[in-house]
Amino acid sequence: MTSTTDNAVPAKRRRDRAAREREILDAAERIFGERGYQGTSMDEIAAYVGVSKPLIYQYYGSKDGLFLACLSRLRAHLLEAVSKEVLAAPDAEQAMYAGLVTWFRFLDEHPRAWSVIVDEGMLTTGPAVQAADEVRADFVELIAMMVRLNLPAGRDTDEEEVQIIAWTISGATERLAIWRTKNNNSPSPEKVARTLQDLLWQGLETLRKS
Amino acid sequence: MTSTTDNAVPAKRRRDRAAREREILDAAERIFGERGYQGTSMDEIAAYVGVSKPLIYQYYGSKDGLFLACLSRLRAHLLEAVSKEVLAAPDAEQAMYAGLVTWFRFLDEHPRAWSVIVDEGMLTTGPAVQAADEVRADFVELIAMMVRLNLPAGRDTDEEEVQIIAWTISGATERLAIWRTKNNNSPSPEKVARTLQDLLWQGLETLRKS
DNA sequence: CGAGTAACTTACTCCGAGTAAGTTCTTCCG
DNA sequence: CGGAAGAACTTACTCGGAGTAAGTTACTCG
Repeated sequence: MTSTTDNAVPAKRRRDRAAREREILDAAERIFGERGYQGTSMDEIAAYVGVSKPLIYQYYGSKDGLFLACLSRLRAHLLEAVSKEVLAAPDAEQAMYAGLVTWFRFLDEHPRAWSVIVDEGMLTTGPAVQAADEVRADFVELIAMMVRLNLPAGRDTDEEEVQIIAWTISGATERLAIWRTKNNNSPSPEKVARTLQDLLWQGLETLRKS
Repeated sequence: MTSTTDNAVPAKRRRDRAAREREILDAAERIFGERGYQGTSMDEIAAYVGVSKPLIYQYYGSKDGLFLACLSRLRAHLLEAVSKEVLAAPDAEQAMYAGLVTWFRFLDEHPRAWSVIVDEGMLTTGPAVQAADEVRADFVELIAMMVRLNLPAGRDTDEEEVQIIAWTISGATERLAIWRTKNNNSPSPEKVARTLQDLLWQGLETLRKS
């Protein structure tokens, strides 16, 4: 009779696979977020969940696999938050600003999530790199789409240029986010977004009619 | 008499510390560049140099330390190449273009060096992160300097804005470089540099007189 | 030639990723 | 109800690589 209720949390019994996977993923997200990829051991996550290590391997295959699962989920949330604001904006200029602000705010408000995303570079071996790139590419695609929308409809768009611009913005925002966290989240999301907007918008206008 | 000459390479005898350190660093650069941080073991580097592992630890302290030493040296070369071109340019606009082109060309021509720089993210634990940031900050300082030079002399420059712009450019160029290598070094350095120049220059002009 | 020291080695420890080979639960069919 | 089938889960390892304690050799200078 150590448990508070009988029906709510059945002590620590077996769960079905889906539920256990979620539990493990939550724990992994938390611990990776606190200690980083290197600093976290699989034993630690297993102990935290109250489960043995091989179970995690059965469900996620490897440490990289588990980390990647965290990363995908976090990036999906971030992408969702940003694209929601972007799509809600009345015009392209405001969409860009809204997207930028949301990006920086989200990372301020989810510092643990952020550490995981920053640690993305940890995945250097095996197929995990590929998968991590695909996760990032989703973001680049969103940006590229915005850039394309902003170009004149009739003319051929130079797809290479679009890609360059999209990767520029992706790289810039990631690096700025890292810099901000080392700087006590300063300058504010609004200030960074505004400066970036001022810096880039003119250029986009120019490219539009070149 | 297995060696080709007697005087050139004195078989495999002791060297003084400085020489050995260089030898180790060269080997580390090569092997890290080929196999990445994770994929490289200290034993492997030791074997390659023909020396025992504890010697490396005596000279470089840790795997992170050794990697960091490689990183610093490589980044210093890169910084030197870029700043040389920047300083040689007749005006700010051409300086920016020259700097960008040089950056991308250098990385095309030194793919192994580049892998090491990309793997920078591997350093997440301990004091190595700090040191790695300082190495990167050198670059950001060069960019910030250029941005400042381009602003009107009399007025207060908004130092926060300068920092934001500098980190933007740093982040963008790094991410673009990674993207290009996964894309068979395409688009060309010139094209990327030109697009980036077109994108950013207008914005810099605008900020100049705001 | 012998002390002193710099260069270097052997032979470990320890920790963490990953695994082989089971052992319990739980369900569902007769 | 009984008992097979399979899912959930564990114990008890291996193996490799980072890092180290305690020396051993070679060079150098008085």
